[in-house]
Amino acid sequence: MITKVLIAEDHESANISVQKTLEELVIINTAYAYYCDDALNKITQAVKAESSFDLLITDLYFEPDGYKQILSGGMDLITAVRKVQPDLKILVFSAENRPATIDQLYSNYDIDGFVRKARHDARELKEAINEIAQHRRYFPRHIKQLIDKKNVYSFSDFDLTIITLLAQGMLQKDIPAHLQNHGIKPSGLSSVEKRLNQIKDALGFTKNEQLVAHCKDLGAI
Amino acid sequence: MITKVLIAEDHESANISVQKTLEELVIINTAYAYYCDDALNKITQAVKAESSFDLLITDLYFEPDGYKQILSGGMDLITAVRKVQPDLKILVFSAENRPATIDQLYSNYDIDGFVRKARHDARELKEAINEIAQHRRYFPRHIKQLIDKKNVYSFSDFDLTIITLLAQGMLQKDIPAHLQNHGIKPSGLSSVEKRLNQIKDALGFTKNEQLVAHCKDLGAI
DNA sequence: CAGCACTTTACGGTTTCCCATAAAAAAAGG
DNA sequence: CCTTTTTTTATGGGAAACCGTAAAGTGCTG
Repeated sequence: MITKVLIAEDHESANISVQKTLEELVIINTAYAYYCDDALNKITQAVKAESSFDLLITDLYFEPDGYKQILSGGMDLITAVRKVQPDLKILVFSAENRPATIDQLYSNYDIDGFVRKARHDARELKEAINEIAQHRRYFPRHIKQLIDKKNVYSFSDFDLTIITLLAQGMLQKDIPAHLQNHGIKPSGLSSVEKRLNQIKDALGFTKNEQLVAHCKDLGAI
Repeated sequence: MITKVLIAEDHESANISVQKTLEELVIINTAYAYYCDDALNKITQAVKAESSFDLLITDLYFEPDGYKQILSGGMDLITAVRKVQPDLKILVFSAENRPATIDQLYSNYDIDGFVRKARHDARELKEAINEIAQHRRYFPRHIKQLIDKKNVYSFSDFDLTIITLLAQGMLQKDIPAHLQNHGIKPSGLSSVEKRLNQIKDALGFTKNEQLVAHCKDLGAI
């Protein structure tokens, strides 16, 4: 049963609508944080006072506004919270739609649910909370589709290193030297070329610009 | 005095919070549209019934979801609405933060106010509505700052056409033919090269890959 | 219409990228 | 330890991109 919820969300309006959605689920014991640091603080205090939260609903991106913050965003917050209260359920509520990021939330951050800020988000929020209350993870169908789509090609660290360097403006011919300096092997120019060709071939691309655009869309770089 | 308001917003949660904000301003005669076409329709009907709206609060971007729509977004909606009811006040409520776009809304679309979905957006929404009720335009300070910031390069349609083609994998040398086929001029290869060089120079870039990555980050392509 | 300023296009040389092939190195297997 | 296989690196020719300059085109003005 979920009775005590913390909302971490910098947008006042989004915060309001989550609050209202919770009201409709008859969850009245709610707290609000407009900064990640404050959210972590509230969770820590609640644990100390032995009245810990059951659920954290958090955004991913918090806009800086002059007040110095230690935690830079939702991902940081999740990592920090896990250390304080490992059993806290976490539901991410964000406009994020890049498959790689959402996938990462499930696999690496082990969150309990993800609801994208989109057309029927309020309804989905209710469904998600109900699912999580029954100790199930919430995995909307269209999110699953997004993640599955991503599997057209899985980039290795080596791939992403090369593509990132290209996206930063490094000349292809200068990449081998950079790889050597960082102890990455293989480092030969031919190896770089070969790798890029294999990726582009697998994705049906012809030019590096296309590959960079694709990785940006995926949020891989 | 503003008494009758239409909210055009596809996100259910955002719609809810706007509604709640209006309630707090004791504006109870509100209607909701989750699609631009529906919004235009409601406005047209209201004009016909001689009970027209005083204010339209609209988002800029509406996500397609299968239902075919004529109007593709907030800008289209504003243009269409002006023809039906020129005196309707228009307040844009969007996460848009690109100075060029916001500037365009004021100068070309002649909107009455803009509130960015951000930290204190609900409070700003109230302020904006109060200002507009007194026939003033609402121009928050930080928005002005954004527009004044000139450290952002503003891409022309021509620029974006070229960059988009590159991002789609077209060879630079094949772009002139494509431009000619689409009646875009200039179309010479040298003009394309010159333009790309000017952009890259202005942004301190050296390679096309870098430029594509930057445009993807900006959401310009 | 001539003159001028400016834009667009055309062209040639250089660099970088692309691609195929071969040599060298490393890994695998007996 | 030697052979086989695979991976990595080196090399060279050709295509594309890059860069400067000259020519052609366009628009404005007197």
